[in-house]
Amino acid sequence: MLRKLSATFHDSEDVPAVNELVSRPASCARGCRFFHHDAETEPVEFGIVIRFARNETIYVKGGKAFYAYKVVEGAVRLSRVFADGRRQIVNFHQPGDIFGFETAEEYSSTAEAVSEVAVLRCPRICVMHFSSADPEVNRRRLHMLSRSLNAAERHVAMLGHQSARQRIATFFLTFERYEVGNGYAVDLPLGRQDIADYLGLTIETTCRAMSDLKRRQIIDTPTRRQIVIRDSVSLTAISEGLAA
Amino acid sequence: MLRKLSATFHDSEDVPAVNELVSRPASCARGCRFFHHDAETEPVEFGIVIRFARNETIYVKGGKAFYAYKVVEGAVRLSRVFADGRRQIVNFHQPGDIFGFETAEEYSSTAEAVSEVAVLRCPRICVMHFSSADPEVNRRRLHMLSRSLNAAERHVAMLGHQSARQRIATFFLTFERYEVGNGYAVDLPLGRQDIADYLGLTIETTCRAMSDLKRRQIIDTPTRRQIVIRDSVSLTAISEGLAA
DNA sequence: CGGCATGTTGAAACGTTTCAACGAGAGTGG
DNA sequence: CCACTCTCGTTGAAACGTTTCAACATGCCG
Repeated sequence: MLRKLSATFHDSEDVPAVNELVSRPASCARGCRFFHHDAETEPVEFGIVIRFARNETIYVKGGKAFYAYKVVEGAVRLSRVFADGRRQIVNFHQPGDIFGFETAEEYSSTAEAVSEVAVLRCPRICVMHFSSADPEVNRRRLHMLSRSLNAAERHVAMLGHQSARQRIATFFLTFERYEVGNGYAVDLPLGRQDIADYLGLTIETTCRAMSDLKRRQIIDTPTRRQIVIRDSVSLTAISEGLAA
Repeated sequence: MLRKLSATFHDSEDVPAVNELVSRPASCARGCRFFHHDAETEPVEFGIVIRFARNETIYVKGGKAFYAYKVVEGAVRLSRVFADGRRQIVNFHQPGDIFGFETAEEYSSTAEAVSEVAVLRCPRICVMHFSSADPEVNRRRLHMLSRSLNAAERHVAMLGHQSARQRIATFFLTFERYEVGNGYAVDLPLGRQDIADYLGLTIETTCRAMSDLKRRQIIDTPTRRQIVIRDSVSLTAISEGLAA
């Protein structure tokens, strides 16, 4: 079915001389134009902020992993594309999340901007430097990896045994939700195709499952990118397989 | 369908006083009865060897993660069980692999012995101690986590978009194989149900896919736990979706 | 207002699951 | 050594859910 996939490579000219960074790791803090810190923050705290347009590529699978990133604004998807053009999204990242740091030498997935995105970018070698200097940073780094692994295992569990409706329900329940008049609203940072690729379904099945939940008044879809959970009890029951 | 699942908890009485270890982390090397080391080894190198019988539980999901383990002999499965009794195996571990170390505080999955198993067990706090003392151990620890994450992402990709036959082909190709007269033999450390639970399929579908490959002379199944790859070109093509 | 990407729905084809029955192999005791 | 039993693996046929292909609707941006 060979869907068209955006493959715009972000050719940012503000990439610093990497060789220089490699040879002089301690100097990496010099060029800092941004400092980001919060209580439960992760090891990427220094770096420069870069913006990506919707569907722009941040890095590609297999590329040398020079940088680690932290989402400042917007959402990022990590995916793998197959020979037949189909795509599996392995993870999403939202503000505060670190990515590009999971692997050793090369990026294990491709990272793309789901929407307009701002990321904090820091050379990995720089993070490593901080990490070995500060046990606390190192601890956070391990913690972050653990969380990613745990998320990946939950994803495996979902794809391995849940039906389309269950996946949709589970998916919606993982997002932050805020109270509105008639339930809890969720702002989806992504479109149907991305949801489908994350859940291992086709876009049509995804739509149908959503329409079905809507028909049964469990959810509402006021706009394309927003859903309202009207009956979170039912939604949870469906998610856990306790109801159809 | 509520399958019967072994839930024998291994009540080993040789568990040392954990509190003691927690309060005196440096002392953990004292009781060493075993030392295991090889060139590409991972951080778990000290500890005692414990044996588990087939289907015995090594630890349960949600339990306090006191120990890290290294497989010495046999195979270990990491799984999550759902409300409906179905099970998703998230990972297998074979000799040399480390497990029980992925998570922060609690075990994220249940670990069970697939066959007769010998593991090297080391208190995590002890590994942490080595890890913070020796940057090289720390590096290996991070490397190991990365590998697990990468494996989990490949697993996600498989469950997300591969057909039953593709999954079986992919699965067989991940094992070590050795040359035999009519192809390459693979010793499966696990039974059909375990394979099915790993691939997110039913045992029947797993069987049928195997029978199909056998009928087409791509593989052979001389015994239940052994398969012979006769046509690895076709098997690879099937795995990658380039052939049905 | 067009034009294009994105989302939705329908009907048939397809693959996997389910339920049921049967076969094969390993271990035990006569 | 055979018969027995129990687990594990295999096969068949119908039911089920997802995908496919096609058409159409909606929203967005120039």
